[in-house]
Amino acid sequence: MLTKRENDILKLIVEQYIKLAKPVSSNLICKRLKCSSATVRSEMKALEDIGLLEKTHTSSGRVPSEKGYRYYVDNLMEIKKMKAEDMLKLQRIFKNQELVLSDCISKSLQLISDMTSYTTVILGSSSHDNLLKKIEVIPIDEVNMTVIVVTDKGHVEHKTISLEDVSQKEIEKTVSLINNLIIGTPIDEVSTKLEYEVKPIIGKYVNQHEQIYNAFYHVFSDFTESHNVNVVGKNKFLELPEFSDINKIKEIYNKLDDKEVLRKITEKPSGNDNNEDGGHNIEIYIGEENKIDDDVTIIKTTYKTKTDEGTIAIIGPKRMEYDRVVNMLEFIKENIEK
Amino acid sequence: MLTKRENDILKLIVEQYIKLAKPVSSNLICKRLKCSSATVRSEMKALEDIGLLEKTHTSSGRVPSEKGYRYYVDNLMEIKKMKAEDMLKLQRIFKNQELVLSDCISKSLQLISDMTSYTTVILGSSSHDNLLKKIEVIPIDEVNMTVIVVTDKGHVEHKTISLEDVSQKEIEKTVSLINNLIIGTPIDEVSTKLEYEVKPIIGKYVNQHEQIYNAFYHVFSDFTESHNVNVVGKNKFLELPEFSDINKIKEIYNKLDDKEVLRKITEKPSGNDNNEDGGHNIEIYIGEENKIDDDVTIIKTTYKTKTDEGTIAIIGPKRMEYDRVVNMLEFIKENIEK
DNA sequence: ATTTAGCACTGCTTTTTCTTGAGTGCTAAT
DNA sequence: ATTAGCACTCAAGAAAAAGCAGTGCTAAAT
Repeated sequence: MLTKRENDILKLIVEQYIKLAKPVSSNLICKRLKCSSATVRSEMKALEDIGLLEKTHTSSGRVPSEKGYRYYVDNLMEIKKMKAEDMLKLQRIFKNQELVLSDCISKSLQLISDMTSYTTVILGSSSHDNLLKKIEVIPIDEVNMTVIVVTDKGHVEHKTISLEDVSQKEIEKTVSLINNLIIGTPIDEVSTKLEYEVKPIIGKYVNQHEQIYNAFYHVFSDFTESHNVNVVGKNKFLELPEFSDINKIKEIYNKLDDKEVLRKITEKPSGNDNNEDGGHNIEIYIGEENKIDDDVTIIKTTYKTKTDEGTIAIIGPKRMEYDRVVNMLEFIKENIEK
Repeated sequence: MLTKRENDILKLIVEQYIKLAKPVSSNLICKRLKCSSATVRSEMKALEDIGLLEKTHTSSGRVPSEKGYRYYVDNLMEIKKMKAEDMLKLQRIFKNQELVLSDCISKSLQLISDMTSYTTVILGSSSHDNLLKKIEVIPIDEVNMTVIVVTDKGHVEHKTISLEDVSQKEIEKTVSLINNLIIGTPIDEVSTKLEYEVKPIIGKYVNQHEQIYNAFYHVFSDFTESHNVNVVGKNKFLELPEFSDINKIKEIYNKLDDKEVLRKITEKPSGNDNNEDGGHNIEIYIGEENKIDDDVTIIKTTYKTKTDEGTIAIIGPKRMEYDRVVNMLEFIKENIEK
């Protein structure tokens, strides 16, 4: 357990470093505390010995370590209410009757990205939570038609396919066949079901079954691939001094472009379960705690409504404005869920 | 008109600079030409005087000026056939029967971006070329439904909307009404048509017309906004030495993220009409010649098929491998059009 | 037993100087 | 017209020097 003053000093250092991204000196701290810089220095030494602070070189000021941020987040941080102005902007999005939930979410995370200068990520429900609701085929011309697949959560996937020498009748037959057999199937199981349950039957009723079957098969395999992930404000990384190295940017961007990697955000890491913020289900993963990149912090939460669920996350530097971001996420989560 | 040797030298310099991005010295050139470096130097001086070459400082080697690139492209460049291996990869995409045209295009431009390390852009036909083909409404639950809009070119836009206390019947009536009244309308005129032709009529037949009308109106205004633009391989810029400055990257990325800006690629600049490559409709805009950014070259072409048309462009540094890229674009264009 | 002033020390940052080398431009000889 | 030769330029790198922000430790003060 730390003393009151150690807590104060740690808090000041973390907050100062978050602001300026420069090692914090004993001088700066002692001005805000009524004691001398020498005292602060010996305290800082102690905090370094426990591993909460670090130096960049022998005679530099102090920088929070990952453990330091963790301690700050768990014990020192006071959630900061956002500016009334910002709150208003967000509220306006959710109050807008014309916007459906998914639009509210993407618009508000766009706004948050702008307000905070961090990158935001929206991860919709993964495909196995979506059940097939309906298949629709709309002919475009003699050979081309658009296949539309809708899930019970209102997600839509579409694809234009070409079928030569296949009669309209046959297609309609196939569609109604598929609709009958596989509606209600989780999307990621559709491919298997098509193969083992529909394929054997389709041959009996439909003449050019091979071609038609293949076309549909591909529409569904596409659906599963597309992961319903949305990254907003990647450019914000270019503003941060800790990412001024172009190679670091490249590394991050490659990860942010890879939906497989991003999916990891949703995974609950085992063991370490103290990254939840008091009862609000906001989770914080600092540096090595997250599975994406050691140089970023990820703050995330999940939402659940009657019709849908998903994860929203904010990715920024380790010296993220934790207090603001947590508050914003709480706010958004609440608004989504009602 | 330049002498034979001046042409040779210019060509060598441009090609060398494209390869290494370092000022080219007289020594390097004279090794490949049977003459001394002194001779090359005086020729280089002459080329600089006409404005085809530049120096980075008094005693540096030469770098092509924009005018130099232009001259190279117009007079010196020999189109380079691509490697058989690359050609094969591309052909495989177009021969794949399971892929519809738009997939072929995006997949092949993805491939080109990887092969060349440049960024590619696909600009689909703009919305006024698309005619409304069909509107479909699929109920999700009591309040939510998904509206799907399909155009005659097979483009699909969808949106989930919420309508409280509106009967299924009323909605169906509205949909068939709209379908009857505005099918065949260019997408970007739909909004106006809805306002002046549908709105007056809808009130007569539908009870909660206000709410339903608004919902549909918003679906269409969204459609017009989304510009059908696809940028592939933005990260490639991070590899180029001329874009090693993070601020330059920021500038470029902001432009590439702005669909309004990207639309300018399709605009035909007035006056200057000699940027077409011999009869192939490949257009080249070097540095200041393009409207996006002075530090890039844009090579583009348009394609036109029975069902669709659009523009594909490759964006890279001014020292782009013009010969390869032009060849690739020709190849793609041909393949798309047949 | 803390706290603080004082001072030596460390190492980053900036500036300065020097050196090196790749490259040019010019001139005079071929 | 071409070329060898040479003086000159400038960028880039290395090395040295100066400045300075900041620490750690010790001894005195509270």
